[in-house]
Amino acid sequence: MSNTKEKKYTPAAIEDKWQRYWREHGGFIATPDPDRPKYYALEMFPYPSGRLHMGHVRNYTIGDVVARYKRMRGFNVIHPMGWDAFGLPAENAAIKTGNHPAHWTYDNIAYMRGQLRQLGFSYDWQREITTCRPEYYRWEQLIFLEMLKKGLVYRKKTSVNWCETCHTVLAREQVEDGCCWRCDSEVIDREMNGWFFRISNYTEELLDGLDHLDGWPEKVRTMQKNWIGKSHGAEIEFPLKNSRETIKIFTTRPDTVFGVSFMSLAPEHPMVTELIKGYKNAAAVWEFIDRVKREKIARGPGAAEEKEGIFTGAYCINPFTGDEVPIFLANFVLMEYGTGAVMAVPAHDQRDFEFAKKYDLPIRVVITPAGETLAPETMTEAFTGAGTLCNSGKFDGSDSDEAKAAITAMAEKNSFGRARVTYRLNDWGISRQRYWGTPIPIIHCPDCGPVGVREEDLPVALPEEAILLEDGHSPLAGLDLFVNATCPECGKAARRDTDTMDTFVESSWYYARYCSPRNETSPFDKKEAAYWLPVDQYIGGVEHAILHLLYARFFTRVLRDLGYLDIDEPFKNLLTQGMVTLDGAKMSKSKGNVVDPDEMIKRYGADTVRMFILFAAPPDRDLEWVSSGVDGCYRFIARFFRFFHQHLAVIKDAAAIPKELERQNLALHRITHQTIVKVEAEMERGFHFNTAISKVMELANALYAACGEDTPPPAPEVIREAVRTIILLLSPMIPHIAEELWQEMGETDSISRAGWPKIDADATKEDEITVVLQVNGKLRGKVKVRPDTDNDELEAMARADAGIQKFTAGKTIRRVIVVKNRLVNVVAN
RNA sequence: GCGAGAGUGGCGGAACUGGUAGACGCACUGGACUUAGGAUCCAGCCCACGAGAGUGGAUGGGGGUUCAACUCCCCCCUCUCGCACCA
Repeated sequence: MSNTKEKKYTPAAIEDKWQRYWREHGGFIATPDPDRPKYYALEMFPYPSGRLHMGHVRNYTIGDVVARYKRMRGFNVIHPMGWDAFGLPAENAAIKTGNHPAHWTYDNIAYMRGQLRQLGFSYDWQREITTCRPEYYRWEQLIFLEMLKKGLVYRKKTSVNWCETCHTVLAREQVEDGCCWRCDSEVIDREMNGWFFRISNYTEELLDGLDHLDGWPEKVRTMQKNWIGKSHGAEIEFPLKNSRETIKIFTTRPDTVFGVSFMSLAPEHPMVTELIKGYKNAAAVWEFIDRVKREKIARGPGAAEEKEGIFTGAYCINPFTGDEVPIFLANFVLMEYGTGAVMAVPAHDQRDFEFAKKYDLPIRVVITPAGETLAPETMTEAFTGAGTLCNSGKFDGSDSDEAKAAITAMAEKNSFGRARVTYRLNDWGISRQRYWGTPIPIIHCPDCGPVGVREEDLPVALPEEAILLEDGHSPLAGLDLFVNATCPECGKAARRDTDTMDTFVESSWYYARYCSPRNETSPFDKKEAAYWLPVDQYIGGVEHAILHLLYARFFTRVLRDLGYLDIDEPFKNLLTQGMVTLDGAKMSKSKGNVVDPDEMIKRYGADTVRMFILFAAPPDRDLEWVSSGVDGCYRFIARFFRFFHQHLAVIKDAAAIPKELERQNLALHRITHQTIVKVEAEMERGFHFNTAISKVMELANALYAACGEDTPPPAPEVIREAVRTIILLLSPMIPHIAEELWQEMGETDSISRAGWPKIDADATKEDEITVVLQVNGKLRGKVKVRPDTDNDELEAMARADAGIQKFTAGKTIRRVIVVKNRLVNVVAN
């Protein structure tokens, strides 16, 4: 071969050739087939922000290997891709550049689709969906209407961040230091009507379901569990002094109710107006409320540095003691949790303790810790643990856990309280005062109120001719053609709802739409969905661990209850891939530490980029982009390419493996089959691509060594088998070069249709294994023996070993432990 | 503060149910081939002592169980992530 000109590895040409081949041969189109096991591989679809970043490349590479691997294992694989195409960045870009959100979005999609093709991902492009198209969102509107009929959608007032100058609602991230990001004027808290999905109907089910999602990372399940935040406690009503009204509180510590010394209400509590009526300091209270609200907006989510409050002038009565309790407003009480009112027990709650100290309110000890006494004067912090009740009337002496039940029972008996479960999770507010989203299919009639659009009038199309206004006004509200409508019930002139849906709604059901993406009569075909769903492997970033995944789980149940699906959970297995870092930090444009996928593909080819991403770290861990590591992967591919062509002529027409192999052939044949076993195990054990690749590298190293100059080369058929196996095992990871070499070996069909290599179990058996010899657990020698050599023989060999004798000399052998096929440990002293 | 996860060579990372710690790759060092190479090939590469054979030490720290511990148990330290005034 030395005089033949060496063939060069040219990734660009090879990759282009096979991408075209797959495209022209409809390689990855999925069709239901009841006779084959299905496999649904799905990666979180991207927001078309402009171009792919390395995080996308990693996400989709992992997904593609899963899909290709499962295809080789005989599964009927569906592997779709689409675009989460509604969202705020399109509007921002429109305002900035004057480019319409639709144009901006479609341009980005076209570019990013090209990038995905260049990476060689095996998608069924016939199933591509784009959520900003009416053919998609019309079904979302239908689902909304069906949910409305079922009582799963309702309207209520909600507080929003409002910019007076821009006349618009701002998202949390659009508020900077309490001011509007665009015009810099102050943001105020405003009550607006909006639509809510009644996720609370499913809270328990969503919580219980987590226990059965054993294909999900523990971490994600815990995060969702905490997010749902279930807590058991009691609801107790404290009657107002001189009034028939009561203040309802929620507490997890009803056992401390005798220690209540004041009451804390959220500043937004609806009873505030009534409470401070006629109070001489009412003006100061209003000022306080106003200030707390402003501070809350400015600070964003999170706790204020200091606890603050103000007395309302009003009192309520502790129904257990008859004591008068002063009512305060406090900046740390949340309206969105519980009842927005808290009974304050300073001795046993740290927040109440700090508050009481600051405002000099009484501290009453009602729980005594075991073996200790507490005195309010000497306490430096609240005691929040369990103990024995005191100063609690007839409950004195009882254990705090028992007292919780007893006190709740007493409240229930006297009908001023009851046991209650409270969740942190609230209903899902979906109204967004934005343009680039799915229009909410509602018409507001002056007589009939809000009425759902008739199904035959769907979709309520987003008017694309709308012009985005510089000031951020929603263009829908100003567009008469869109707003003016007639009431579907009474026919009177009415106004369309000008809000759009939260974009999380689109991503809550897209996996079902992929099952029949062109269906024109319903959101998706029930039969197709029943065949393909649930998703067998879902892959995406942890940043979606809570919201997206929780909403999707909610939607699956809603669709089930609407009769579309017969499953409870959408994603059987979940893989959350780690982030891609450079110099130890997450890649981000603002930090300037980004690696551009296009550049990498141009320089190394998609196969090398894919291989590096898979090899550098296990999929669930962070991946540090190291260019020398990429070089290493390129080197591996190029070297194999060279080796392949040096031996092609010899192995191309080599015969099948004969039954009897000579020694020098046996070794390589054995390693080849052992490698298949190992790679298969790594793939099945949670997609450990990094170790799978390293096993193939070991085979390649063995192959190169066997064909080296100092040993007689193995027979052509054995080399051929090793080469074929390497190509097959790596084909899910580096599909282009795999196709190319596969074809050069004389194969006529695509390697993507080839099966996973078959293991010859006999071939994997070793004829000689190394047994380790130890003295007191320390390695002192090794012997090579036949597998399954019996224990007595092993022990005898160990005793005869020079190394063992050296270290047992002058000592008494106390025990000899023999582990078959592994080791002999001689215990001596 | 609460919850979860992780600490192994210069680096990324291996080690399945306890059984040769450091696979595979990168970096580095030496050599070969070369007009040259940052190409390619071969070899070495945890630390200490030693010319070498070898000996001892080593998986964040400390203790324990065991013939045997990266792996199991207890205590502590550090880092990352999530939630964060949730009553």
